[in-house]
Amino acid sequence: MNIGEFARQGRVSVRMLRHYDALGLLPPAHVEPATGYRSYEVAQLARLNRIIALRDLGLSLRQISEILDERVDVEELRGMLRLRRAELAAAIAVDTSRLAQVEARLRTIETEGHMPETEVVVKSLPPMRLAELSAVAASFGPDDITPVIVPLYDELERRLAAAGVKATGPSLAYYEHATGTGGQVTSPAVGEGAVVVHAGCPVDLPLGNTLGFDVVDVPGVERAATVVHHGPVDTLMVSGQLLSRWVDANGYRPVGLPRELYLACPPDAPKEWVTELQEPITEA
Amino acid sequence: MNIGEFARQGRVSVRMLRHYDALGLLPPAHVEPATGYRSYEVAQLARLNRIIALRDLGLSLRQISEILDERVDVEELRGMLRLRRAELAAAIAVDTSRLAQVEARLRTIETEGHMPETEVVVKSLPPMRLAELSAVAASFGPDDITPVIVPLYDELERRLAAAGVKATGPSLAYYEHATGTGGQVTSPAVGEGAVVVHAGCPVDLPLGNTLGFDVVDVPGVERAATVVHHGPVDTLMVSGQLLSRWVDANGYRPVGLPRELYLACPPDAPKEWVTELQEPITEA
DNA sequence: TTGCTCCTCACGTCACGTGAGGTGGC
DNA sequence: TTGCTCCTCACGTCACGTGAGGTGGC
Repeated sequence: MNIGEFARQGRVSVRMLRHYDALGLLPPAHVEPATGYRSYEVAQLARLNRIIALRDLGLSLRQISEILDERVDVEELRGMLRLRRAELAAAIAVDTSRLAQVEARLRTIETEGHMPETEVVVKSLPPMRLAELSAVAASFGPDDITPVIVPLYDELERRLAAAGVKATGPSLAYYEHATGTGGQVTSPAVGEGAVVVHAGCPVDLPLGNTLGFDVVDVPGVERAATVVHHGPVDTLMVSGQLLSRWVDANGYRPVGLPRELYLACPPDAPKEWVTELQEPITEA
Repeated sequence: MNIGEFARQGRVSVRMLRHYDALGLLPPAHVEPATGYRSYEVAQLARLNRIIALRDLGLSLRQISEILDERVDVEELRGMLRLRRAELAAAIAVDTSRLAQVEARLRTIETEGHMPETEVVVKSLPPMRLAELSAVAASFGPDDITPVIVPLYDELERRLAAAGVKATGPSLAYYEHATGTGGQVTSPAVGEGAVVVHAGCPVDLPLGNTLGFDVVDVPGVERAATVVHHGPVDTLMVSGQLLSRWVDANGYRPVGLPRELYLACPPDAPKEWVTELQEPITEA
């Protein structure tokens, strides 16, 4: 059989047969030295079929040649298949989640006529060491937070300067519910709905409180939903709402402490502030 | 911000940012002419996040740059997302089926301690024009088939030779249940379980019966499970059983006429015959 | 002076598809 | 002579990872 016939019988392309020949995976039974013409025997269909069957499992040609040439023992073979099984399960999970996101986009387009210009992105957050001051605010509303957090940062800045310490990156604030799950009660005299506001700056100092502020470690987070907010801090709630709705709509659940990373905060241009809102999440 | 900081904030690699710059997808706000150093602005995080969000849907960078630079209108955007949705659904279906096959292999290894050396492969079968003779056999067992099919092929060969006709490829036999679904009753005097045996050779002739044999079209089949059998025809049943079990175990159902393609049949070496068994299938 | 960060090529990945340019047998 | 099949390069695909080899600022 010449290469064309063999390809037709095996329902593969001629190019594939040449490729398998080049890899040594399925060399032709005979090659005419004068012309280079390949010729195959019917019996080689069996090997071709094995190759195709294993390829259809999604194994690589390198793996297939190792299996067919018996360079792997049963135990290794089992390992390869288990790995493949895990890869497939992971790929299915990823694609299923992607499919849900694509469908959410399609729904957004139907109702709003365009794509959102602000994107929520899921990422991991690194652990950080912060110098911080904290205080209690009556609620999570901006009207209660702002009068608490602004003096905290002013004071922190003053104390850092006094101690001769420089921040190693953008400031990070985070919030704990003063009562309820997840947060420890810092002050006993706070009402329901109150939050502890932590105003922090990343520093390179030992843990403790020896310079007039706390030095603490904020743990890293495996998965957090984030949005970048542009504009003055009193409009942060808009992005906050967006973020909450997104978390809800995409089958996640908030877990842990919400954070704000102050990426850009020119003191004299509050409209040009850039803040990243970070909400640690887990599958609902 | 230099490229390193920007990459850290955006949780992406420096290489990716350079890549996006090279594609024109996210050029830095400023490039120092002397050194080539890139610098980014915080505001560019928004665009980076949009890129990441769209990439997480599985869109290509080319598509993303078309979307972000508004070179597609809403209708095209919807089309892209619908296409993506279809691709994802297809990918999930493929991977789900692969996963089932991998699990089947693992079970085989557990019980038999090795991989099967004969593979069942699913492929499409092309339509063929055959010159054929047919007759009824009492059952599908080899003891009933062989005494029917051998003289059929002998006779067919004689008549083809007499008509000066040459086969254009390997012979194909196919089988119909003489009674029951899917087959028309050819002879009224046959019992339950009888099969009509069609012995055919591919030819290049007009349809009809003018030369002492029927010229018919066997339709193509979209999906058939196939095995290549090596050895004498009286051992065909072994591979036949394997094929049936495979079809059953992999969530398929036989549909249409089973076939045998005689790939190699040296007349004086029955042990070296190579036959492909073909079973048209559909999802069960 | 020693790290650290930045830069530009440029190869490698994976399994082929798709020409380009040419040849042998009917 | 005209199709048909075969051959060997070799580029393109896709989104980067990973060196190699070198430079600027603290």
